[in-house]
Amino acid sequence: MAVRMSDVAQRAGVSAKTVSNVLNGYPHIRAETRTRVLEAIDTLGYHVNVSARNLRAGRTGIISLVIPEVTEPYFGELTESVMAAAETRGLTVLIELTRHVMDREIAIVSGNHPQGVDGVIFAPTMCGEQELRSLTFSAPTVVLGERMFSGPVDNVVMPNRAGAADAVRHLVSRGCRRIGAVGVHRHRGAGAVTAGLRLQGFLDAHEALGVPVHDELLLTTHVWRRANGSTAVRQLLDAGTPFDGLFCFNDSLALGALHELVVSGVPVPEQVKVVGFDDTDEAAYSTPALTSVSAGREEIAQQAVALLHRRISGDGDTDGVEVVADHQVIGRRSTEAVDATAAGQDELG
Amino acid sequence: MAVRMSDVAQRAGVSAKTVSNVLNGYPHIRAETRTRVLEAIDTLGYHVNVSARNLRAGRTGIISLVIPEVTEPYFGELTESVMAAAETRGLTVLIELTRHVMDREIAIVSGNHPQGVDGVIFAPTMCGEQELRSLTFSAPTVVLGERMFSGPVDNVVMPNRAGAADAVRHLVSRGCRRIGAVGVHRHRGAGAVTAGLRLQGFLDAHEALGVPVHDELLLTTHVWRRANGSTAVRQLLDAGTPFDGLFCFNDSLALGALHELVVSGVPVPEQVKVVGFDDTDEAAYSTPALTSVSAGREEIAQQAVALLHRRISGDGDTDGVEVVADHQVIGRRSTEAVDATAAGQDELG
DNA sequence: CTGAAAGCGCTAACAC
DNA sequence: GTGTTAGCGCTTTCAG
Repeated sequence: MAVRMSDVAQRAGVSAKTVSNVLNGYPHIRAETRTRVLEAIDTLGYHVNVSARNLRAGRTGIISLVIPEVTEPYFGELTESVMAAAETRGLTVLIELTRHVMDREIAIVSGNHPQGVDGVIFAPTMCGEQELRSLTFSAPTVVLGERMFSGPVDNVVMPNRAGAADAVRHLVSRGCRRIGAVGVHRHRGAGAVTAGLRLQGFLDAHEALGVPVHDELLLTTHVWRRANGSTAVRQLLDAGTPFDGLFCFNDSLALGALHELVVSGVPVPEQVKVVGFDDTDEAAYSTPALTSVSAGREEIAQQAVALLHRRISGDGDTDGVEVVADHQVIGRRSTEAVDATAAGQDELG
Repeated sequence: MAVRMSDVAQRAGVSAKTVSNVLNGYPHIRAETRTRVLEAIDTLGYHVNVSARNLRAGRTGIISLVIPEVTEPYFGELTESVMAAAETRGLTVLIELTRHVMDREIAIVSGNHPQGVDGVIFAPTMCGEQELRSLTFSAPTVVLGERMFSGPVDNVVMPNRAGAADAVRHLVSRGCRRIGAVGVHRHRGAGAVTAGLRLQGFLDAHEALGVPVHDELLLTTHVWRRANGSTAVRQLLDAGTPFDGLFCFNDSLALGALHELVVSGVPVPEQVKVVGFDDTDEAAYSTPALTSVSAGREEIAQQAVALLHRRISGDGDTDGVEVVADHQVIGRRSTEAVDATAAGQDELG
């Protein structure tokens, strides 16, 4: 730690600036000089002091990824995609967890970072449209979610509403008429966040198809983990509420629901069909495999990093840019009619 | 960004040092002065320049968590535990992903960080004992894993070997005699890493109990995700190799294995019993629920951060400290004999 | 209780 | 091709 650039310079018989030039790939350096410098760096075990470099440069090269948690598979996969995209651009990703606490979301995007950050990718789960509008963003920011505002903030729009509607269409086209929605939020401002948008899509499709919505099938669950999907189904079964399909607002909820159905002896997909959202890795490996709405996570990550990078570099448009990701329902066993394979499975003990 | 501490000072009618004192909680400041300073900070929208502070302080407050991936549930849960522990000590966690590439592991712990870090928590998956011994650690480091060396590096020891042995004892005591090991590595140096240690424990218990080990039941799988557990079982079944128990080297492998067994019509736990490792959240919600070895993840995270913090603060012992975590087999349906609940489940379609 | 000066390590601008 | 100078914004002396 005590070895400075000037130490390297002295040992190599050059000035500090030359060492700096070598480190930063400045082209016009004699090969022999470069070699001597690199040797000196190696023998002394020198590492640049990034704080000094950052101070001088006025940038840190750090972008903050503000997400609620990392154990939720969707956010884990998003994190890895964002990190990969950032790495190719020489950016470092700092994960900041909100743990689904609105005050943390607000504090962080308002500038309360533990380190200096050049930009922020923000996946809100608590802040609604109202809160977002009244926020003061302390750095270039890309918000992930449905469109919320124009202005100096870029937006990568997730097809929450359209995806949810397609999930319902998928279920209805396979005969479902009493479809449960698992993951509804009843928070203030929740209409603006993911849960609200997915519920909207759910209602949209019902309306468009002329299928009635049953209030007792709108299952409130603020946290979207397996346990909550499981509990929701348990409550439906205990109450004796009839249902023949479930649209779960993410895959974790859906897998929890699937588990509870199987344990309770409800055949899936024969009696109840289940669709999730996000198309995470685990959807393909559940039993039965889970039909899920793919919302273009990889594309979202790349677009978000690209937009942020552009804005950090000063090339961003003055007004916010809006990018919309594709979506698609990936059909699997949890919604497919029984066939030969299914029959085989039914014979299990 | 253009607003500096001196701007705040000017507006508040004090010197920069006083502003600094207010920000750093220096106690002897007149209340009225503090208020004026805080007001000025607020109206100007001032944020400290962390690069400058870090440069001056000679520390960054960043600790690096070096892990292979974050989507693997064990590492996701570890990440959240480490972040929580770091936050209480005012440390920022920088996640650095190795993606299971040895060169990346080596480069990172040798000092190739994108930002200055005060210390490193390193969970190796590729580096064996040999590589670790020959590494030059560029910062205070805590290695997570079985004991590997003494010296200026602290060690949080995971009960890999003992935990694996207990898993096998659990299976044998329930009647298993042909137990498969899923997740074996055949890498150079692999004997020193997690896979090798869990295999050792597997062999230990067989030897201690006088149960023969069958080579064809040692299933090589370098990546420990569901798909690989699934594939391993598929291969066993296709080859017609008889087996009545599986010890999977982590929960993801076990859940993949479970999936493949169920899909293939092999009753669990009646015909084959399955044990995983790590006791992640998802183990409790699989169908059937998964028996797993709990290796004290939360405790490991807290100890690792505490050790690192102590060493960063200069209070560390000269020699490496070694902490051993507890372990325990958490019994669930995947290894329990059929009872009323199980019978009910068997009646499913 | 507050202020003045010096310097952390690096690099942009310019001189040679 | 390489060296000199100056300053990024903060905080640690040490006065006052």
